[in-house]
Amino acid sequence: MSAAPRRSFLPTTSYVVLGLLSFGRDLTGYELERWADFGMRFFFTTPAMSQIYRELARLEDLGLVRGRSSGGERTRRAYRLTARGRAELRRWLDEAPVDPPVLKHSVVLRLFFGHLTSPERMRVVLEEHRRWAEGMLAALDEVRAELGDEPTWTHARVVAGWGERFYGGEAAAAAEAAARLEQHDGRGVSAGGRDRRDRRV
Amino acid sequence: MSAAPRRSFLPTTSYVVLGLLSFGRDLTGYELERWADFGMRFFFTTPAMSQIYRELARLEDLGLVRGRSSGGERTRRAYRLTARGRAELRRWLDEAPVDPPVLKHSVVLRLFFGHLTSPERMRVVLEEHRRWAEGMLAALDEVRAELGDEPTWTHARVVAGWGERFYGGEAAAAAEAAARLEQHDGRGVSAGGRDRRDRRV
DNA sequence: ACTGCCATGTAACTAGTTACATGATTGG
DNA sequence: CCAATCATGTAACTAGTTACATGGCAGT
Repeated sequence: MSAAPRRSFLPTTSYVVLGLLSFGRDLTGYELERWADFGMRFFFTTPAMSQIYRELARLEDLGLVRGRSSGGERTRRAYRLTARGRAELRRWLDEAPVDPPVLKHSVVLRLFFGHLTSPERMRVVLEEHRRWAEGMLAALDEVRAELGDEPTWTHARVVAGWGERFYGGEAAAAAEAAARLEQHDGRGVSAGGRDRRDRRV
Repeated sequence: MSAAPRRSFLPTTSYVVLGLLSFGRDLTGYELERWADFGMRFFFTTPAMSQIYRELARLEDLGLVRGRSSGGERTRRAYRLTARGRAELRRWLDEAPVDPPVLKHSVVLRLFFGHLTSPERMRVVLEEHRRWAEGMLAALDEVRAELGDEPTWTHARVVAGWGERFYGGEAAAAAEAAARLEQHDGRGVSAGGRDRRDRRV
C-alpha cells in the first residue's frame, strides 16, 4: 500500500562518472580516472581503472552514456552523457536521500586502540597522518589555483573551501591528539605523586 | 631475496572486532555490533550483523578469537581474544602502514555537481547535512559523558576530541557553503546573467 | 498471548579490489 | 630504439550488502 514508487538509484560511483561527464567534455575511461583523481579524491575515493571501465559498460547498457571509438576499435573510446544520463543524474541530485558520508578512519581507529601499543608508535602514527593532511592541503591549493574564477567552477571552489576546513582539521586534530597523549604520558611517568586519577581500576 | 618478509594484514574490519575484544570483556556478535555502533560509528562505518558473524567465524578459524556457547548450542556464543589474537592486533598497530582515511562524501559530491540542480535543493541538502552533523555532535557528547575519567578510556576521550572537531567542522562547512552559494546566487540573479545551460527537463 | 529485544546464521547479490594481458602513440 | 604515457580490458578474488529464516527470553 505504499504511495511511493521508489525507483531506486545506482551506486554513488556511477554518479561520479556521470557527473564528470556533465561538464560537457567527452572523456575516455583513462581520462575519467585522471580527472577523478585530480579533483574528486579530496572527498571521494577514486575507483580503480578496471572499475571505471565496467561502470562505463553498464552505463552504456542503460543508455546513460554513449561511447564512440576512434583510431581503430580498441585504441580509444570517448564517452559522452546522453539526455537520459543527464536526467538520471539530476534525478539523483534532486531526489536521492542525503545519506551521511562514509568514513573508514583507520588512524583514529588506531588511536582508539592506543592502549595496546607504545606512546612512541602512537606519536609516529599521528605525525604521519598530520603530514599527509598537510600534503593534501597543499595539493588542494594547487587545484584551487588552477580553477581560476571561471563560473564553470563556482561549485568546485566552494568544495575547495570545504576541503581546506577538512584537511586543516585533520592536521590540527592529529597534532592536538599527540599533545594530549604526551601530556598524559608525561604526567603518568614523571611525577609519582599528585595524580590520583590515574590509578583506579 | 627481499629483506622484508611482508606478512600481510587482515582487512581493517577484522581489527575493529579484535580491538573491541581487547578491552577484556567477552562479547557476542550481537554485542559487538552494539558496541561498534555505540562508540566507533563516529569514525568507522559499522559493519552489518551478518558481516560480523562471518568475521568472527574467520577469526576463530585463524585462532585469533575463541568462542564459547552457553545456553544451548544456538542461543548465545561469546568470544574472547586469544594470545595470538592480541599479538596480531598489536602487530597491526605497530607495523601496518598508516593509510589515509577512506572517505566517500556524497554530500560534497552533490555540491561539486551543484550546477546541475537548483539552488533551493542545494540549500536543503546542505542544511540536512548540517543538522546531521549537529546530531552526531550531540550523540558524541553523550558518549563522552558516559566515558567519565577512567583510565581505560583515556584514548577514547582523545578520539572524542577528534570527533568534536570533525563533526563541528562538517556542520560549519555546510553552513559556510550554503552562505557562499547564497551570496553567489544573489549576485547572479540580480545581475540578470541567467545560466544558459540548464533550461531543459 | 503478545511484543520487543536478544541472538545467530545462510543465501544471493553488489561493489569493489589486484593482478594480469595487451597494445598504440609520443618524445627524446 | 626506447621509455613513458595513453589506453582498454579480463579474471580471480575480497569485502561488503540486503533479504530472509529461525528461534529464545523477558516483561506486560
